[in-house]
Amino acid sequence: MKNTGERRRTIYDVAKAAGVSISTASNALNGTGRTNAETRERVRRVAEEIGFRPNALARGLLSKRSHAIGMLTNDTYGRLTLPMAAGVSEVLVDHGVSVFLCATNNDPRLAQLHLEALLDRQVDGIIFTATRLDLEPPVQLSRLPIPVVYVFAEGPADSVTFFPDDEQGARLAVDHLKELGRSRILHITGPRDYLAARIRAQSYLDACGDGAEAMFGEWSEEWGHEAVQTVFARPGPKPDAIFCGSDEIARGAIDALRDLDVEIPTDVAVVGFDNWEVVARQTRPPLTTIDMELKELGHRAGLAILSLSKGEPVPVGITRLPCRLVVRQSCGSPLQSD
Amino acid sequence: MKNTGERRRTIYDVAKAAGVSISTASNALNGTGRTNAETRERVRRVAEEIGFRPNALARGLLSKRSHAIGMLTNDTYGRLTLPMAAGVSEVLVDHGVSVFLCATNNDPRLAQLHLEALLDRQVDGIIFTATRLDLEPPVQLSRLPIPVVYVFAEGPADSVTFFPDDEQGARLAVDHLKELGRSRILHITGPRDYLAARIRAQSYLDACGDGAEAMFGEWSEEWGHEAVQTVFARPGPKPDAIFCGSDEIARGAIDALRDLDVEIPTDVAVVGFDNWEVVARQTRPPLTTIDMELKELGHRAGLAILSLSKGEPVPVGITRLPCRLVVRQSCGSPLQSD
DNA sequence: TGCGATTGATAAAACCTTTTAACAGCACGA
DNA sequence: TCGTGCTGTTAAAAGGTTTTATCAATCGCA
Repeated sequence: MKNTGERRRTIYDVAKAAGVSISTASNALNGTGRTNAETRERVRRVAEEIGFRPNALARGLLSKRSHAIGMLTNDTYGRLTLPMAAGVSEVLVDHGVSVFLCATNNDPRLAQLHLEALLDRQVDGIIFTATRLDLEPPVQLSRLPIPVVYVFAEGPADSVTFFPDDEQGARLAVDHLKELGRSRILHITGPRDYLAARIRAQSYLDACGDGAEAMFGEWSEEWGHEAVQTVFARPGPKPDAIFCGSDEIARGAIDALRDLDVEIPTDVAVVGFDNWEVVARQTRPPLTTIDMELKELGHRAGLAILSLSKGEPVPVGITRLPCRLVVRQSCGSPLQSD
Repeated sequence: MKNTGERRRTIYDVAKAAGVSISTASNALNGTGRTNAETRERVRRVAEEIGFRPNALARGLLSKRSHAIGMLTNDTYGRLTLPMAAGVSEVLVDHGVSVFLCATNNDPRLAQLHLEALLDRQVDGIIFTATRLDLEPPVQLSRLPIPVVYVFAEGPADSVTFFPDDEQGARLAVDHLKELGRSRILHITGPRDYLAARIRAQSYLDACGDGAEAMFGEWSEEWGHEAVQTVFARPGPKPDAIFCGSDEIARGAIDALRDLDVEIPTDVAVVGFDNWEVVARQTRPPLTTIDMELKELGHRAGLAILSLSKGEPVPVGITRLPCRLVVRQSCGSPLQSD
């Protein structure tokens, strides 16, 4: 019923319209082989006129490079994945590479299905991204005929992996607080079985030394709230700053502090982690926090898979990308601005 | 350096190993043409053994159906898009269809670039999804040789479009409040130039009639907070329930009510909209709200584009999918549970 | 035995592009 | 005049699959 007769233009149409052979047309369009400048111009003009666009399937079939990659993610909610995927897509579209998005929902069957579909489509590479869980990939990725890049997830020892630099990010937070004269800094963070939580906590402990305390719990507001209540209920000196492992935790902590009539930032300064704008901008006062530069992470992962797919060498192992301090008002430093 | 010799198996390998021609192999595998049952079995067994998987590029080139679709979105943050995309992908993977994700960032140049890439890849269809903005698509989609399905965005008059049923969703919220005996219901929602906000507000006004008041503002916590302060500062009777246009607004409203020492849900019941779990679960008390069934929306859009790409008829015009009431504790009805 | 019908298999074309090898034409030097 | 080298163009092959048309063999039946 639809497109009857409105067939897509092929290079054959170009050749005929320009009065040359298809090989000449191809050479002229791609600048390959030997072509007379005048012929080349004519072919290109004709191609433009009739709106010729090469069929990516045919091209990929021949060149064995589909100029497409797959992105396998187990993040249903998308708060980490989508900004990253946008970064990947953004950097690759300029190189003519498109991105298949495959959400696995942590279901190994689904992951396997997606993986096979990607391989059938001859993708040039795969980016595997998990949420911050220390999870094994839901599917065997190690002996694939195409390169794999891991983001937020650890691959085999010799794989190419990107993470945010949690250690540096945590130090950024602590240093900021110290520079503002805070000395009794508390750390409230997520579950101990998250690698990211452990790294951030260790970095914090290294920086604060004596009297430092890291409280592990959940990645939730509730936990932030509860932890603050606990600390302020017990006897002894109170912290003058709190470094939270996530913006949600920070939000819970801020709410609890307000309930306790503790002034922010006068009495206690608070720093979060994630720069999840919808949370960080809405706390009162707005939250100073650490941005993991998800888009940049996507850029780097995209470029890495691009290089790998061309056979170019890429530094192997874990690359940690620096985090960025975003100053808002929860630490009370109108001087220190970004 | 990599895959030297480990070439992918082709149907030619299958044919040779089974001692038949490639046409017979193809027929046997696909159940087309006439094939001896015994031969068919043998071919299939051999294909399985050597791990043959057909090259989707070659297949698509010939059949003119790539079994891939594109998803064009301008949602940077992903809170609407990713759950939907997961729904699309989930329903399509079982039909052997993969999804290209293209984030346009509302940049027309980028949108055009993505669109051309999709067409070059011979995608079977496109799903265009905007956030709830009443925006024109950033790119001309109307005279395409492939079908387009719109979600959260209005296409031309005769296009296939899916929306959540904002009118029914709002009625669900209001009815719930009324059933609980609330009579002075206030509505706080987003900007008036959002179609969704207008529809929900109208539905609310229709249901509440006399004395009903819809306050338009921003999609932010801050606005929810401010609106409540305004209402409770002015003289006259106070509402005993608030229906908010988003969970974020509801959260701001709840915070403001707490500051005013108004008991929730005893004095005022609150209903949100979105069921954005990370917000709705974290309010105190947890928020009763309206779920837009994003995943189901994705399912339906996926199935629609699938049918269209096969040339099957699909009801044209706007289809509105029912929303669902999610009861938590902000309305105080342990009896009424879902 | 001879003929038409049926079965099972195959060669070849098609999809669209890129690349390799070959070819024709021409200028040049010997 | 004859080879040599260069230029611009083209025919053909390749990539992996599906489909159409053809072919050989077998069978039933007169």
